[in-house]
Amino acid sequence: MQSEGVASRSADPSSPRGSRTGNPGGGTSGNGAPPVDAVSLAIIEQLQEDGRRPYAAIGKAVGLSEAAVRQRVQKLLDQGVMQIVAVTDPLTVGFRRQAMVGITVEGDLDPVADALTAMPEAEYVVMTAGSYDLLVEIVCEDDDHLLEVINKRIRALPGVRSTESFVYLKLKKQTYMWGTR
Amino acid sequence: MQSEGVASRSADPSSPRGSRTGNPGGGTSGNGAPPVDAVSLAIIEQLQEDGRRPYAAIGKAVGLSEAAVRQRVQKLLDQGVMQIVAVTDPLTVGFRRQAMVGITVEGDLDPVADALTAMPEAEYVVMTAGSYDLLVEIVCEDDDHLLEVINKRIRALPGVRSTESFVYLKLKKQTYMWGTR
DNA sequence: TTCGATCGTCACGGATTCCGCAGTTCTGGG
DNA sequence: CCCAGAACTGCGGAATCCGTGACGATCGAA
Repeated sequence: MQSEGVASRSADPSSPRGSRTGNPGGGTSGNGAPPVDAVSLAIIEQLQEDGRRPYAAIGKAVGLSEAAVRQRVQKLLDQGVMQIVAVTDPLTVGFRRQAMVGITVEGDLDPVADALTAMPEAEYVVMTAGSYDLLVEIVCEDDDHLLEVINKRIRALPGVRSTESFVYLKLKKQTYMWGTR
Repeated sequence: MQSEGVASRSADPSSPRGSRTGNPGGGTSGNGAPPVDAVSLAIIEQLQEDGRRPYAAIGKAVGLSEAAVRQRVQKLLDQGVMQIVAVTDPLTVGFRRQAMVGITVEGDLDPVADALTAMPEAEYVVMTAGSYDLLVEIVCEDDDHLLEVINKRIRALPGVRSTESFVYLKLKKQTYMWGTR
């Protein structure tokens, strides 16, 4: 169903192996560049369709042996390039109200962002440049719950100057990238 | 193993770690629609930590046999309550600029929303009530790409009255629910 | 050029897991 | 009370997962 090239559009064939590996000194890490080539991208694509697909099936699809796929997947997971997780439909698990909240802050952003991150209702927290300092996605059971979170908890945080809310009417598209580092 | 095969069906206050998948209605409250009970919620929680965790291990954690877990997982997938997928870090796969764009529209929202949904750079499209009609999350390779998407493609859509952009400075939290229906 | 070292890949065997198939128990109606 | 449906358990057989060792290629340095 989903469009195919979710994460791989524009395969970026330019300089996969950057300038030089340059770690003969023995430093095990030395990892800064995206070490993900077209094959790994294809593996990721397979796992984006089905996170439990057997390695052998993936290998057949991308032209690799089972062991090779296994090691690549393990490395991708270890390096934090991808995660394999279950994602749920908020509605079917009982959450009926979602909203994006734009927040302007007075002073340091970090404490506010951390406090929001700690809230279980905050699904998404990001610092932005624009007329808001922070954007937070809130997932709640119902209107009362949503009101309580926004009005009593978010607006009560020290440093929060103002908030503006956008209640979700209909979610049209949602794909899965993640970038917390 | 299980001394008493009692499937903790109803009351089991020994909730795992309140946070992810917090049960809204306080367990099996007057929530008729969601066909997902506390045990399935616990299973989902296990799979949110590791989408490839073996059924037997999940069963041990939630107090169910391997076969029972397998059947429940299959049903949850069939019913569309959850998906098991790989999620990627945009940065490591070559996308270095993200932004949320608030859009106000003249006339019908649907055609604009559909056009946005069709864009591969649009990671997230939602209709909202508030000072924007639509919120769109854009994932791009660099600033030029982002500028092109916002200025040339989004603002060029018929019906788009205005846009306001929030470039991501730092993503602090990201969890995985999904709700496209 | 030649050597040395690292990385990726392939191959294989044992332990584990997945999967289908009854049989049993529990719940809710008629 | 009896029945029907759903859910859970247990059990093999097949498939998969996982560690280990060896081969070949690439890159840097002498």
